[in-house]
Amino acid sequence: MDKSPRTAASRTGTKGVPREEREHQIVEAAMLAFGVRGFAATSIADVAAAAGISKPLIYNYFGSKDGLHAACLSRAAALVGGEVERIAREEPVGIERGINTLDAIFTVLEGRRHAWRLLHDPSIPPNGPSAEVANAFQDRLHELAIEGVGELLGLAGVTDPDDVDAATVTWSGVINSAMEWWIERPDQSAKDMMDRVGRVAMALFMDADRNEEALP
Amino acid sequence: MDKSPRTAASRTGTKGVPREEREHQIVEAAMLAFGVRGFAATSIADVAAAAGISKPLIYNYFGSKDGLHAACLSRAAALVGGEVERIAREEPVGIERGINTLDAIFTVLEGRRHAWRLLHDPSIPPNGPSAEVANAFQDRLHELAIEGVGELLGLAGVTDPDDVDAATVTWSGVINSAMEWWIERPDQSAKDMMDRVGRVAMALFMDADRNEEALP
DNA sequence: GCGATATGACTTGTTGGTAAGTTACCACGG
DNA sequence: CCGTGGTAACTTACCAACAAGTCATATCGC
Repeated sequence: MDKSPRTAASRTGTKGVPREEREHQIVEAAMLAFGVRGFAATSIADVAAAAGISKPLIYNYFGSKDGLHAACLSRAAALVGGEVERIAREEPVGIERGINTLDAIFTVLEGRRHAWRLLHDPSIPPNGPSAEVANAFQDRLHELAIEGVGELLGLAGVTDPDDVDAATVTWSGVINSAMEWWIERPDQSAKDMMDRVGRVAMALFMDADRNEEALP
Repeated sequence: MDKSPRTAASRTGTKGVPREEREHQIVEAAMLAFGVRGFAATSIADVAAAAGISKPLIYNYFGSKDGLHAACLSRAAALVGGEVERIAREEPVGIERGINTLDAIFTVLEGRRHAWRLLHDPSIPPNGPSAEVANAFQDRLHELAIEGVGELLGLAGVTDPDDVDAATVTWSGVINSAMEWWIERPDQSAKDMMDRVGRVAMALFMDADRNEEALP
């Protein structure tokens, strides 16, 4: 009688969704949840409900909360890291490298902006597996960023490693801010953002002389 | 015989520390804990242990975990907000306002850098009292920042509100990055940081012409 | 004594994690 | 074409640990 082979009363048993696909669904839901509220404030039950499945399935597939988080982190790191490395291999010069990197990040995260926040979550357990993934990713990105920023600052005669390092962290912060602003404005497309970045950067450089004088 | 009037066996009873002083100790310890690990990942027991007192005393004085967090937030907001408003009242022009603000923040947070992180914690409960304090503070600071950034961008002909808003968020991000870098480097003094900021900013403006050309 | 300062020992709720069972799919032998 | 047994997909119901919050009680300055 019933079209569906599934019994109405019982909800147990397989729904025929292959593991790979289900894992993908879970990771997507978890990236959103972890991204919005952070690791510590997100419960596995939340994720399970958001993904439309039950808690034990998550444990069956990912082993632990850390495991799930590490999977999310790996995915986010692969997306962002892959793009940043691709840009670096093209070896653009000076500020262009920064612009291209920003563009690539905007584009690849267009559909999952919140994923960015996974990479800067202070509430992940410092000794778990996700911490290792996070640190490895941070180091890798930082290395690449130092390349670009170092080159840029070198042109202006700044070579002190601490200066370069601080400037690099600041540059990461600029990307981060842009992402945060973008997350709050779902109406803005990646292209909108790049246009905006261009306008603001242009304005900043236009007034460079005046600003330079005002520095202590 | 015992110098201390306190019985060796029992640890209960007053230690003669007045409430105001004790509250201050607790808030300092809590600001550190919340700042390092975030709201959700920090337990009241942690804070109590760090402050050298017991859990119920915290509840006696602050009512709830949210209450304690709100108190920390208020304190941090008062420190930072007070300084930023003081600088704003002096009405410095252009980039100088930014420099002075940075300087003021570095100086006031010299002894408690981690307090900065309280103001950007994503894991605070979105409906609790601390969320209100946080939002009120963010709005107030953002208002002031928009003033400064808007004026700066206005000089270069950029007046679009979204552009100004995005640039303001980015500016906040620059401050944030500088603070994060500083938190990781306890050896650096506030003055060291300002010198560094000066060098890097100078380098950025020096190459303005070349950079301007490279923009899309 | 009395109020302020303090705590050990509890209750209660939430959450990470698990055990055991249920259903559907599928390859294989008859 | 039909069992039929193995396996992968899935859930309900539970446990143990821990953290928020409370209560009764103890000590000390006045």
